[in-house]
Formats: sequence, structure tokens, C-alpha cells
Amino acid sequence: MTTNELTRQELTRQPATLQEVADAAGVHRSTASRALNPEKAHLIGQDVVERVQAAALQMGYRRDVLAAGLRTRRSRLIGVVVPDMANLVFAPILSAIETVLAENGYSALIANAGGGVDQQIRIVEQLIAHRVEGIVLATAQQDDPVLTRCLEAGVPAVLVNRAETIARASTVISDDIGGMRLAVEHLVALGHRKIGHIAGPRHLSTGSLRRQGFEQAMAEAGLDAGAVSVASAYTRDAGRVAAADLLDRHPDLTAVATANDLLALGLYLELRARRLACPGDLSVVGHNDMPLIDMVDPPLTTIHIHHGDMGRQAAELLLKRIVAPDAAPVIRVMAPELVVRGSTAPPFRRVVSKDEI
Amino acid sequence: MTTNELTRQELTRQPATLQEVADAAGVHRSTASRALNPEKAHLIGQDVVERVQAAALQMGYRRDVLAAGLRTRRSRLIGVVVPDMANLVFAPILSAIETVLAENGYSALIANAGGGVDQQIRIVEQLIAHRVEGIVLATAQQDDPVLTRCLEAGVPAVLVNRAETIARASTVISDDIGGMRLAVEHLVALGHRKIGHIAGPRHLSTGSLRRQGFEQAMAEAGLDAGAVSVASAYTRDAGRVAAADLLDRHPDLTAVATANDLLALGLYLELRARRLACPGDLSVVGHNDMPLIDMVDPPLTTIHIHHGDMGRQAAELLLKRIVAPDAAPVIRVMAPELVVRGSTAPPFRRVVSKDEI
DNA sequence: CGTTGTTGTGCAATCGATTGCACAGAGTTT
DNA sequence: AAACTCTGTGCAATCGATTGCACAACAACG
Repeated sequence: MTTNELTRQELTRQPATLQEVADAAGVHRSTASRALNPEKAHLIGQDVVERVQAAALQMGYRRDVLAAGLRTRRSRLIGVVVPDMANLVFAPILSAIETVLAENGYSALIANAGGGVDQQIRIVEQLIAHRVEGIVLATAQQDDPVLTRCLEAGVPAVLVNRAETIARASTVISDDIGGMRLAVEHLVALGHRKIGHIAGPRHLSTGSLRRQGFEQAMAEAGLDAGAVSVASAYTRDAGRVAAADLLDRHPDLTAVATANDLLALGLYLELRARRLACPGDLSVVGHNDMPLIDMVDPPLTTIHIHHGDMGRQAAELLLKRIVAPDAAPVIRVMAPELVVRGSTAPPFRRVVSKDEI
Repeated sequence: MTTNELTRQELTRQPATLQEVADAAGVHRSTASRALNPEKAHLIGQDVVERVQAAALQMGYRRDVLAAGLRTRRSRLIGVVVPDMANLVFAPILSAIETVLAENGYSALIANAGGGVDQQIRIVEQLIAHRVEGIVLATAQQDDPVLTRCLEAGVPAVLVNRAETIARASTVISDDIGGMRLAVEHLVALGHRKIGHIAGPRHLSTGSLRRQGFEQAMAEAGLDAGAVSVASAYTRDAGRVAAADLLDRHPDLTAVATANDLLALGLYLELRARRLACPGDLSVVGHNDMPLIDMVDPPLTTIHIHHGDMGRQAAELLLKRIVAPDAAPVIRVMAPELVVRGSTAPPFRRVVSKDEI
């Protein structure tokens, strides 16, 4: 015993174990376990509960989540997979998810999945190996193999920001079609008729849905939706490339609605290079309203998405799913909002406007 | 046995256990364990190793990190505590940390610690309960109680971005004094003499060090460093408040060096409200070079910090510390760089310049 | 041929907590 | 007084993998 005392003394670091607390309180460790668990404390005599709690407090006891998890099969861990943490759009989503999880006693295991599907699968396997109780995927593609893997493994999963066409899991997304409609309607109301679109990658729901939204809204306005250029990724550079292509092919455009703020910034770059003014020569609408985008020059008119809310809802849906794994998938569509800033204005009537009928 | 088979059949989801793999390969589970561990596979006959690996592969076996960790006391988890994940400065740091950890077989348990010290302590306790093998703190204050707690608990910790005056743990920071010197020297070179400073909170190392840097550089240039206003937090709003105060008290300033890009943006707001032009009436230098800051109007001249590198180094230091816990703390100071954009210019000689000698 | 080494496997304890079941003792009913 | 409930605790198995130690088989040696 003395030896034991000494050892514990030496390694002050080692946290007290349940057994030790139980010994200190003079009860069996099972009793201590129950006394320390609010859900089961009623099974134990009031005085004993207090004695155990006092001992635990005094010894600085902390339940070992690992050990407990082994037995209960509850790790209190949630995996979160994002394509790129450095992408500002995900910052508020992640932040909100983490907050909700923490409020519910969970911790977030966050992983970057910049690489391809194989890397994503590896990451998910890692998460599963850590026995996460659920996974939030912000990386979903059409027929996502990663989601398939989660489903196979029986790990509850929810999708956020990007969706699949067929809902195999609960999902929280923005109304991408509606958002694009807001953008187009705004431009049409300003008097634009020649409106182009810089679309996101086809395999991402945001890319294809927003493009659909563009085409629908244009059709409803009786306008031609032919001026579309597809960016290869949601980056400034890809946006610039797509913008150059679009402007080359359709020099008569007076406005462009883009699928993403970064693409809009790429367009800004290209405009600057061509010495075209925004909104003087071309009006631009972005999508997402990412942080700081209100400070660019000119301040970008864009579609605001409540990313924080999306993250929060995704986390809540996941937690619900964990307690009721067999409920039907829920699709939550968040309404976006148009935020008018300085990048849109009525079209400038060019001198060479005789070619307009 | 058949019952067991059936159960497993029903719940397809349950991953195979080591025991089952061992049974399938016709060996003891300890043998299977060794065969599956590259470090110990040499102890086992070549043919057996192959048989076990084949069985494992075929049954989709994944080592249960929780169970293994219980025995080995290695959770393969690293805690990361940031003040605010939504703050763009931390995005690249987090991203880099996660990448390095993943490369080394670790996962990142990331937690937001927006609240006060008590919340931070709670979070650290949570992390410890999850038996993290190390912690990265991006929240350090002077005499940080959180760090104290980590040290007590014997959990290796490293500080990133913010430091303590006395180095109790390895730290990776930017050369805050040097960075500020770059800013001041740049302004002086442009011809500015009346230079102000918007400082960050005093209890953060970045706040006090950058202020020191400002004062030193001004002294070296033989200028008066009296025009300083302290912001209550690193936010745009706090920056604007401090800016208003500074401009009120020192209407003759021709340039301001701020301790942070967001503070600079706050200053932009205040300038706009006062109908003052930047850089026409006032030159502004930021600090950090956060994402997108090059797109604001005017593009902000700022001090670039290699946040990704900082994150990477912090993660590497932590991993080293885990294998050699008793090595002396290392302080890694990263060199920042001046990035000249559009917010700085030579001072405008005002008409009322007769009061200059 | 007996002894000593090597090599490859199996056995069983262990990590720390949870939980179904057994059981002792007090209180209630017939 | 026997039979029966409750209540509060203890016992021991369990979660899944790791590892020190024992031991068998076989080779090499004197």
C-alpha cells in the first residue's frame, strides 16, 4: 500500500482511477460508478453518493472516456469531414457544429479531406476506428462513396452545405435554386437582359443546383440562359479562367451571376485586367456572403447564406439521429437572402448600342 | 456458435473484432495482434502473418483505437484549442496542424474556447478525459491557467501564435516586434513622421509585443510614439472604436500602424465615416495578412505571417515532445514579411502645413 | 545423447469503467 | 412466523486489444 502511495505521489500526473475513489470512499467500484452517474445515482443511498462524490472531487477524479466508451460503445466523439478547413466558408459552419456538440457533451474530430475520394475514405475509416458516434460530411458529391461507407458501417451521418440528389441521409443545405433566382431577379429588376453565369463544378450539388436556378430564373424572365462558363473549382483562379472564357465568348454581357464569392473575385481580377469597371461595365453578384466579402472593392452584392445556422442544424440533426437511428432522413433547406452592395447597378447604355433591337 | 454467426449476420454493421479475425485465421488473438502490427510482425512466421492479414482484409477488420488505447495509453488524439474557429487567422493554422497530425496517424480534437478562462479549463478537462496525448493552445495569455493545468496533468502542450513571457512550453510565434518594426520603417521611408498605433489587448502577447515593437521602432527613428490607442479585442468593431479615439486625440496623424488586419478594417470604417481618404489622408498598415485582405478597398499594406508554417511547426514540435517529454521548451520565432499594397503612400502635404517646422 | 539456444505461439493478466445478476437485510403482508 | 417486497451493494463478466511470460518444437553444439 505504502509503495502504491509513493508511486502515486511520484507520478502526480496520473489521474485518479475509479477504483481508487471507491477505495477512498470505502465502497465497491461498481457502487462508485453508479454514484458518479447522475442517471443511476438514485439506486444508491444518499449518504454513500455524497461520500463518493466528495472523494472523487477531493482526488480530482475524471471519468476516463476511453475506458467508459469501450464498455458502453459510446465514444462521445463526432467526426467532421470538410474539403478544406482553410476555406473561409467552412469556418462558421465548423464553429457552429463544434459549439452544438460541446453543449451536448460531444467533442469534434475534425478532418481535412482536400484530396480525392480515396483519401476521404481513409479518413472515414480513421474516424470509424475511433468509434465516432456520427459523422458530418461537408464534402458530399453525387453518389458519394464516402457516405456509402458510413451507411455500410452503420455510422449515422448528415450532409451539410452539399447534398446528394437522392437523400440517403439527413441534409442541411441552402436553397441553391432559390438563391440563384434572387440573384437573377435582382439583376433583371435593375434592367439587365444579357446576363451570364459562372457555374461551380458539376459534381457538386451547389454547382449544378445553382446553375439550374440560373437557367430557371432566366427562362421565367424570358431571357436567354446560354452564357454559362463552368469553373473547375471554387477558387479565385478557377473563377478568373472561367470569367475570361465567358467574357471572350459573350462580350455583350452587362451582368454576371456567379455560383460562389470566390468565383466572383476571380471575375473581379479579370475585369481589372481588361480595364473594365464594376459595376460600370459589368454588374456582378456572388453567392455565400463569406466573411470580409463586404470589404472588397467594390463591395460584393451577393446571396447571404446562414452558415452558422446550417452548422447548428446539421449538428442537431445528427444528435437526434444518434438517439433514433432509424428515423427517416430529413432535408432541411435554408432560405438565403439577397444582400445588395456595390457591385450591381443598372446596365450602362453603351454608345455602340445600335445593335440592340 | 451458429447463434453468434446469426447475430453477426443481422447486425452487418458491427465491424469484425480481432478475436474473430484470429479465429478465421486459426490462430490465437495475441498472434493476430502481433501479425497485424508492423512493429511486431517479425516475431511471427511469415506464412501466419500473411494468413492473418488476408483474413483481416477479407473481414474488413479495423483495429479499435479505443480499445487499443486503453491498454497502450495512447489515444492517437491531439487536442487543439482556439479562441474562435470562425476567426480567419486560425483557419490556415488549424488546417496545417490537422494535416501534420494526420500524416503522423493522429487525429485532431478541435475545440472553440471563446468564453473565459473557466470555459477553457473545462475544455481542457474534456480533452484530458479523452486522454489526448498532447494539446496545442492558440489561446495563451500571460500566466495562462490553462497551460498550468496541462502541465499539472502532464499533458505535453505547445503554444502557437500567442506566447507567454516565461516559456513554460514550446512555442511558435511570429516575430511580433520585428513585424511592427517593418511596418514603422516602411511608413518612415515613405516620409511619415506623425505615426499612430492601434494596439491589441494588453493581456495577449501579440497585443503587447507589437506595441513594444512600435515604440522601439519609433524611438529608433527619433519619433514620438505617444499616439497609441488600445482596442479591447481583435475585431472590426473594437478597431473602429479605438480608431475614433485615436483620430480624435491625434488629428495630425498621417499614418497608423495597427496590430491586426481586423483593427485596420475598423479604422477603414471610421475613415469612411469621417470622409477621409486612405491612403490620401492617412496611410494604414495592418498585421497578419489574413485571407482576402488583399481584396479590400484599398488593398491593405500589411505584415504577412506564415500561419500555415506556424501551424505545421507547432504540430511537429508537439509530436516531438510526445516522444521526448522532458526536452527543454523550444521557442520558434517566425520571420514576418512586409507586403506593400495600396493603403500606404507618402504623406499628403496639407495646406495647413505651416505648423510643421 | 543431453544441453543450450532460437523461434514461433499461446495463455492470461491488464487497461478503467459499466452493468446484469445475486444477495443481504429491513419492512410489509397474510 | 413464514413468505414476500423492496433497497442498496457487491461480484464478476465484459468491452477489444496489447504484452510479459511460459512453453513447445526444432536446430546446433559439445
